[in-house]
Amino acid sequence: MAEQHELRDKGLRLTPQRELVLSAVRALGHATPEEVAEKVRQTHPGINLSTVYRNLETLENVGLVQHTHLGHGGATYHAAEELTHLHLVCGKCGSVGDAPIDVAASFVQNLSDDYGFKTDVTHFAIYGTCAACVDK
Amino acid sequence: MAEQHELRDKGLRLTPQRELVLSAVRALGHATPEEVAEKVRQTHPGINLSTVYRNLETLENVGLVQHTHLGHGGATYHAAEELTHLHLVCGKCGSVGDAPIDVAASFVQNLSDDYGFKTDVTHFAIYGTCAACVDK
DNA sequence: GCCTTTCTGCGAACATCTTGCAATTAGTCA
DNA sequence: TGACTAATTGCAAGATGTTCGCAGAAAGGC
Repeated sequence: MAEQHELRDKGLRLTPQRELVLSAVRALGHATPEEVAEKVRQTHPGINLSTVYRNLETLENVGLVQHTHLGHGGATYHAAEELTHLHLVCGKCGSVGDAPIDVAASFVQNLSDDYGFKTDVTHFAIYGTCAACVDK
Repeated sequence: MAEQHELRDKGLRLTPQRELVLSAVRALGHATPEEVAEKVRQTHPGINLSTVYRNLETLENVGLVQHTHLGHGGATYHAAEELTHLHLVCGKCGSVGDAPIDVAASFVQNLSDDYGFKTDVTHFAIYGTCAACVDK
């Protein structure tokens, strides 16, 4: 499995928990630490929440996952290779939609040109009201 | 004082705590509930944190203040009339810069046209690296 | 197989925010 | 002005979400 090389190549030990956390993040698309733990527990019931937290942090340090703030309290984690989209968070219904990064291209360019600010456009959620809720 | 009318007009009772919370938010520009409490305590030491939370919520309901997520845990509160700018949060140094809403105009338009998503551009922080940290 | 170092599980500790309840107080009305 | 009602406050407990220290377990190198 390629996953093993990924982890070993980063200088990480290959533990079942670590693998499970990584594959849970990949399977879920985006998920809170709590959701990751729940997913992992389907196959490995004994895993501890703090182990999930620590592994998410470790995996983030080596660049395999990243977290995004969707506004409400907690962060949500994504596999690094899937972070190619923005998150459109609806303040009404709480849904999280996706949009390609391209829609923000000129925005990012503006901030760079005018303020020298290099935007990490995948790290923040975009708040507003989704199409479905606007119609209501 | 105009503040009294504002509060009364919204159907709120005029308590010292309420006034202090509102003026603290205005004085601070943007602040976490904890910071608001600290500010208020300078003139009214006995105020309780939960009173601050409840008043922030109440003031938000009537539209006098709003909160913004700057990424890390807690929300920060702003006077509603000052919410005319974006927040540029630097992931390196943690600084929070401002930029006029205009820089996001085409971005907001794109999301509206393509996804029917009505963006509340003041509600989210924009993550990235500020000019000072890019140079390092 | 053995040894070193990292990792896990566990419980406690935190930080932040919310809630229930009794006492207090603002605003209304006679 | 004084009394009454409902909103508001302070306090303490509680709910969440996240981190930390430690001892035992296990991964990877030799």
